[in-house]
Amino acid sequence: MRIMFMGTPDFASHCLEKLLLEGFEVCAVVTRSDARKDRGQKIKFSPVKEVALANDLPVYQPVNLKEENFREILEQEHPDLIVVVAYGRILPSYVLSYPKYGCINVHASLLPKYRGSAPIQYAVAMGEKESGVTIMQMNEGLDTGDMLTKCTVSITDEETGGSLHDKLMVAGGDLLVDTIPKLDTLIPEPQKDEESTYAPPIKKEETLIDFSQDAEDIINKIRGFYPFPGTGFLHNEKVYKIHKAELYSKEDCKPYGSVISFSKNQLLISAKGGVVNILEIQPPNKKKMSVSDFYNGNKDSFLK
RNA sequence: CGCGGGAUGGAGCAGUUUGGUAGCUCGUCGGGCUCAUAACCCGAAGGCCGGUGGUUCAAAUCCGCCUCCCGCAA
Repeated sequence: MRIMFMGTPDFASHCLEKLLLEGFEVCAVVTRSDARKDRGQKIKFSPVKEVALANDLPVYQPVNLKEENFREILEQEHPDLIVVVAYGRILPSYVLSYPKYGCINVHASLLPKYRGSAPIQYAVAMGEKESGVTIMQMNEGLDTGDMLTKCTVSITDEETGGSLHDKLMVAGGDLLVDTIPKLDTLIPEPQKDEESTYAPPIKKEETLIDFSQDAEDIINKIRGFYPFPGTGFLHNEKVYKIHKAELYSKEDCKPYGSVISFSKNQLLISAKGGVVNILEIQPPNKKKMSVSDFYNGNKDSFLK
């Protein structure tokens, strides 16, 4: 079976590696166009492209799938199945219907929960106790296709978006190589739209902590958004990033957002229904550090 | 050449504008106090101030180049 793989970030590159490792016939790889990123505007290949190049696979980076030029690529590679993992674009219907087995997608949530582009972060941020991976038969909607297989992983109290990402990446790769051989016999299960939730792309404003919100929700958001896109708070007109925090107490101290205590062991900030203790912080232009390190060199300037 | 910030004993910072004995808060080691301690008191070790070239009687500090790190924007 000729498989075309479409994807972009780490999560996808792991799935691609898994397919290759298990001996599936990957005939071509499609990934997003190279972008100038970071300081110095260096051109960076996507993780998926790196894996494809390392395995001498043909790589396609169409700018727009809606343009019919992608059909030529399909006809040239004539895949029997397209596997899509975090590719980042909606596929037009002519692509969806081209392969014999259609297009299947590996999605990092238990659908129909957390459809959309940030399912991992939101699952943790919403305080879920479990999440998982769902593989679906794609249709033209956003993560609305009929479900084929899924697997569940638990979310611990210490879970972060990053740690859950790693768990789901492994689970997703395993589930994928397990699912493909069964495509002929699996019975697609429609999603119940009324139970669906949406995990949209995270906006910049959402990463700034609003201490007038519920303290437990704040802790969950800090966990869920770590390490990407991260969270922070505004102090003296500067953004301090928060890497790790815990719920210190459930006292409701007003005004919300005020620094209750700053010592070599803790940085307490009041929020609605509780006090947040920041454990790891990153001052502007500095590296991430523990609150005790931060206290040693910044206690005067921070509180002035 | 996208914009900006930074590199100082093990950690986090000050000192750089106005060149001239390297300082703070911790940590570490030794000693003391204490039922005890992450607490307190006394003492000690540990830095060619990112690298390199230059200016100067003299450079952490001024000038050139390099390396690495961080944030923003994408």
